[in-house]
Amino acid sequence: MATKVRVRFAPSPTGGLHLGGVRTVLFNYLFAKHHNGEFVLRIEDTDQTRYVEGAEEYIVECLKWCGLNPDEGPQQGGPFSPYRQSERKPIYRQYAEQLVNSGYAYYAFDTPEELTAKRETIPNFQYGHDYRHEMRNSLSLPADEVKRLIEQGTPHVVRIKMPKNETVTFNDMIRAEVSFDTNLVDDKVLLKADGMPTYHLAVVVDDYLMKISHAFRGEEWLPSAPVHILLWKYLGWEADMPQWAHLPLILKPDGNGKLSKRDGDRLGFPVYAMNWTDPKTGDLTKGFRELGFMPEAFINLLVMLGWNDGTDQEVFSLEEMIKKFSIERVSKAGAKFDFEKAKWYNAEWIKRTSITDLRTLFNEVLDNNGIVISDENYLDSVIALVKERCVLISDFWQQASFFFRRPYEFDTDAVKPKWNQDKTDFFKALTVAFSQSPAWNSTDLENEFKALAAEKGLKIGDVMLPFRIMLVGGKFGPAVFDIAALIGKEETIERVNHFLDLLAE
RNA sequence: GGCCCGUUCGUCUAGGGGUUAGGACGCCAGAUUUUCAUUCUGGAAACACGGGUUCGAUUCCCGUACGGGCUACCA
Repeated sequence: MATKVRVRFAPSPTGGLHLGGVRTVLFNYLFAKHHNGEFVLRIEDTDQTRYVEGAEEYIVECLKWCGLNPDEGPQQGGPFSPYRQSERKPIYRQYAEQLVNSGYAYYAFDTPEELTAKRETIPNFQYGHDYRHEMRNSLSLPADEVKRLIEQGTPHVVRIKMPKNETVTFNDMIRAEVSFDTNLVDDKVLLKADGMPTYHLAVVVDDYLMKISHAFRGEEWLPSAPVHILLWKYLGWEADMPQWAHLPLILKPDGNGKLSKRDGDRLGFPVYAMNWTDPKTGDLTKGFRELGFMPEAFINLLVMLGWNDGTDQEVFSLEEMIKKFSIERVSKAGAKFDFEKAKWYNAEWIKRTSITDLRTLFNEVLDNNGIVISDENYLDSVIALVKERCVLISDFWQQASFFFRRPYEFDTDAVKPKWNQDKTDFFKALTVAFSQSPAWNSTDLENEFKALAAEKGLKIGDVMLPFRIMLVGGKFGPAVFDIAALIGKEETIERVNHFLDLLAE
């Protein structure tokens, strides 16, 4: 391919970033990087009524977290600035007028009320050849009347004039050939009464001006593809039209349909990449990041929703994805989102990530729980012991809190029924033995413990669990002697005594 | 309703005219771990249906069914 690969992600800043949006970014990004191309972020804020404060910054932050930073965009600028469509407003009108002048579009003066009324009286009303001559527009009205209306500043829009009896065919990179009958497509609004373009005009103009070579977007855009393709043609840019790829949708896990934020709330999993607080209502929607997902796992689980490399490999780093990604291997059918599998990816990533790289992440969890780490080596040892037991980063607290402070609660029910004086004696003797213990390591501790149990005529199994409960608080966690070795002599003895006191009460 | 897109285990998917239809998640059983998790081994589990084409279709074609998307001066 002679032309440089340039792709774009073009979100509208209306709220949190949906995981489907992130996957669209990912596929764009992977394709671009695979071909040594550029990835552009363009903010499609042409609908001023839907603009939400902070949404753009949020999107940028999400991309940053995922490691999918754009090469050009509103934050860093670039040769095709500005990258916010609201700031490009003056650009669009001339193209709309060019289309009117060449007969491919027309002015329409119908008010929203008139349109609603029309839709109510005529079932399946479409603003197209069947009805456009009954409406108030530059096709139905005399030229001088049109001129007068415009000069008077009458609110009007520009609509595309869909041709009659034509078939628009294009080759989608994922779906192969797709065709549409122009008789069935309506005269979409191109320029709104407020002077802003609609998505249809803006996407074509900006993709052209920004030299976009490949346009990837969700399948929900497929029905409007004929409008865009005709626009490329009518504007005289057909030779520069990007190649299209309509990505399969991400579906809700139960039933069918596009996955929405509500499904997450209902089923108890995040849908947004990061926490999002609606500035108007103050409502917080949970995100994958704050729940405890690693960005590597997040993009990994997303890429597998609709793509595979043809082998059995399922865990990919971003670098590997870039190397192996190809749009031909993206499937056509929508994929149901499975939160269980999503968690599996995260657990896999935690297991595969080095202690050093996990340190910051886990330290943050401790920080959130009011623990300040002074000894980094100690933290590292704990991480080594529990990382395989964490599915989410946030699980670290549940799995490791007892390494940093004495347990608040003890599962005494697990030991009480079988408790007896022999055991009390054993543990009292154990504290004495431990206090005199010259070495303090897992193996020696285990040997001492076992020797003492044998001496007292107790089965090891009968005292192991109580010992664990004393140190941990419950029936979980890594090997007991590893824990004792790590928390130290003093702390171990204190915990044993504390528990004995508790039982005595 | 109309238009467009889709359909392999419950889920994500591999495969592709002749295969014991492969893998992963989840589930079940066993082993290991004197806890739990990890790990390991094994198991149940799928080509939507009907017609073609063909010596042979899960694979190609056409229908049907089902599912989804779109149908705004929203993207």
